[in-house]
Amino acid sequence: MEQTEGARRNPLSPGRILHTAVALADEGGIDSVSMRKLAQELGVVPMALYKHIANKDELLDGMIDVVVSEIDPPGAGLDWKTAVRQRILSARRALLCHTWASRVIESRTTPTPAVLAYMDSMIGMLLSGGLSVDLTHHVMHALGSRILGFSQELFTPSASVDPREAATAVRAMSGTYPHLAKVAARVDHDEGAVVGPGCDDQFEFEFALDLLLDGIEALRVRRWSSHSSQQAAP
Amino acid sequence: MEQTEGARRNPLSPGRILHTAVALADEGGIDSVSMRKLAQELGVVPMALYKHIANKDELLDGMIDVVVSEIDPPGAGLDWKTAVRQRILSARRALLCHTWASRVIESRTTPTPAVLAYMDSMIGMLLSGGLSVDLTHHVMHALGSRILGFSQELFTPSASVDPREAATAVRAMSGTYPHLAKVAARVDHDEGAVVGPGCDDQFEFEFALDLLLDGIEALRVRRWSSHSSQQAAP
DNA sequence: ACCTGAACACCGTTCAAGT
DNA sequence: ACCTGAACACCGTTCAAGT
Repeated sequence: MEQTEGARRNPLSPGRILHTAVALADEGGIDSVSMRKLAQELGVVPMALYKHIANKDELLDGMIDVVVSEIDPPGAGLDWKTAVRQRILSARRALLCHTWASRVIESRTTPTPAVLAYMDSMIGMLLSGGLSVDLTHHVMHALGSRILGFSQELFTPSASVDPREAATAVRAMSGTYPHLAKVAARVDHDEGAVVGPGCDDQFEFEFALDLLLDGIEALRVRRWSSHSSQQAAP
Repeated sequence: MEQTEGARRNPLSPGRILHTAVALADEGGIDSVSMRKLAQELGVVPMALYKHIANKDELLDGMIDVVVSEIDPPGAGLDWKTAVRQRILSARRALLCHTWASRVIESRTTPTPAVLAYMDSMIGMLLSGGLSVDLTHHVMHALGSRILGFSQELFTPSASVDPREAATAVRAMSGTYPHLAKVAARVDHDEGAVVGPGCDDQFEFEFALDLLLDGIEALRVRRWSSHSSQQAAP
């Protein structure tokens, strides 16, 4: 007949559910976000959530939009390359704050409205920077998930990597994977000497990003078009 | 006291389990590969699988290695760029044959021996092509999962996309996402006119790959080093 | 000693029973 | 009419009971 005190004081809403879900994922990883655990965190029965969100897919989409909304708006008065670079690095910051986000976005099959809006804005930056519609289209594909700050590494090194343990592993694999060991040994050496960037995630991300952006700028200057060239990037 | 006829005729083995699991995933998607369904497909009780594979993680690792083993060996007598390009396109072919593979690889946290061997071989190709150890290291990061043929698109377009339906969607979103609609409309137009590549996955993949490889070749020629430059890719 | 069926601890979601 | 607890159909894996 009457709602419980807890519910009246703090009524459920899509916003509160989403906020709690994001906090839960930030703290305990995405696996700790189940409809059951989320309901428990909110002090309600699991089925109560279904009054505010249709299903778990909608919950995940909402969580993505929370992260995407943390991306800074585009800066004004900058050349296209600087502006795009800044925005992508901002997206990367947002993504790094929520370690679960990239995995969740990858698992989705259709983009959320916030992601579409972000992509639309990014396309606008490219077009107003002087890129043709044709080039812009291919550039969006070439940047791909990197637009949202994805590092696109094959294996993200697990957080708990003891340097001494890693060095031992490198020595052990030098027989089986000689080339890999050679590169890994060099990175170790660099880190010890503090001479240059050994294996800094941020450096690697910017290295790849700049490689692409510089190549794209060259195509823009050359008025490259997919219609007029046999090769993609001569 | 005696094994069943089925089991005696076709005894379980890690190889047979893996082969069946890959076939099952190829046919019905990765979700149809559960220990229970896999056992059913093999005509055994679920627990029988655990005699040959430790757990589901080991099964997934084994499935990955099956796909990776389908990648062609490196071609001989080619310059590094052509050789690397060919090999990555071969990896992409293997990956496209098994639509579940990229998702499964992404979900793993540690690389399998076959993946390590492939990466080791790829590093060897770069080093013997004249790239420094330093540059090779950053190049491996920059290529990232693209080395295995990942397209790194933000959203892989679902297989069932009706062109007419897509055109309607583009017109509908032109108000909310004007820039996106502009690019999408251009792609539609191109496809109709058969003038150039509208949105061919293979073209987009090669476009991005060549953008990176050409940029890398330029760095090699310039003897670029992460120690001697402030900017990653000047 | 060995194999295996039942059981455990989960999951997202449905549905009918109770107020 | 509405809310919700039990139930359904799964999942990977454990474990003890039976042969």
